[in-house]
Amino acid sequence: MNLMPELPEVETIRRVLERKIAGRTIQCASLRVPKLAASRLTRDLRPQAASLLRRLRGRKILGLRRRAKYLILDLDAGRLVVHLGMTGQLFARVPGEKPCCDLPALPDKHTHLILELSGRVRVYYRDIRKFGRLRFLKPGEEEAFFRHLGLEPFSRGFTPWTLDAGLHGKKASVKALLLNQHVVAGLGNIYVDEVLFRSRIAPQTPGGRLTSERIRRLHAAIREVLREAIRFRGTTLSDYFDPESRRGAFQFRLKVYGREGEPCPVCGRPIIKNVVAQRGTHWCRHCQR
DNA sequence: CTCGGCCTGCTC
DNA sequence: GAGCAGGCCGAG
Repeated sequence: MNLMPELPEVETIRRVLERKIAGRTIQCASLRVPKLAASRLTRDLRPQAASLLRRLRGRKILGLRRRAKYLILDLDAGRLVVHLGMTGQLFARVPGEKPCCDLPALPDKHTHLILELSGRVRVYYRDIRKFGRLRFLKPGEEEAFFRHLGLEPFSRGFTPWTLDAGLHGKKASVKALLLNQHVVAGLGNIYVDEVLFRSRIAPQTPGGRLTSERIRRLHAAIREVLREAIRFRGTTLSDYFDPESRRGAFQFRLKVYGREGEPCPVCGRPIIKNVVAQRGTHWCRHCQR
């Protein structure tokens, strides 16, 4: 189990999937778990699911974008927003293209949404824990939907100064502030630990107390870690796969995450793990202050 | 802001 | 059988 859809994985999925589905028409859509389409929890979720499917059928897919950890399928009318939650996966099957490995055979009992596209292409949404979300947005609804999200790490607006402004006056730990998506959007538990190691900042440091020098390091580390993770097609700890069933390779480049007790790659002292912001946190007590 | 809840499966 | 896991949301 255990996937890791943070920004690099979602971006990898976007790149792979877009090639296979852009320009195709959704001929058929079926959803087995209505909860995934719920905008809010009501007693009977089926109407929300039915409405989502009605709006997908017959639509042409124009392209695929990413905002933070969300995937956005742009349609000729409206758009489908997909959040993979903790264990969501998207697979595309194109006739004549062999998947790198076919685990699991699709669709299986965890496959909750199936899109049949023109050209006999099929898209499967699979999600063991069902924390993911599917949401149809009408034109004009997108801005409000993403209003709560902070800066995109690779946008021009994300600078040491805007990062500083976002952290200014905050008492919460820098780890908590990077995990909640309000300041900068797209980091999750793995990449926050890696970013803090690279910028040599202890995770429990209050965000509002960082000097401008450390903010600069933090800003650079966020971009560097994410860029390298995208280059390696994300992190596969156990069985994260992209839509072609390929694994990522960034797990071999993780410096602290999942390496409790192993020597710090810089100073050789053991990496420690404790709880910060209610999350398992891996760091080097000597290098990070 | 912090916490519990949402789910399933794996490890101890 | 308990505890833990990479996400987010809503309640307090």
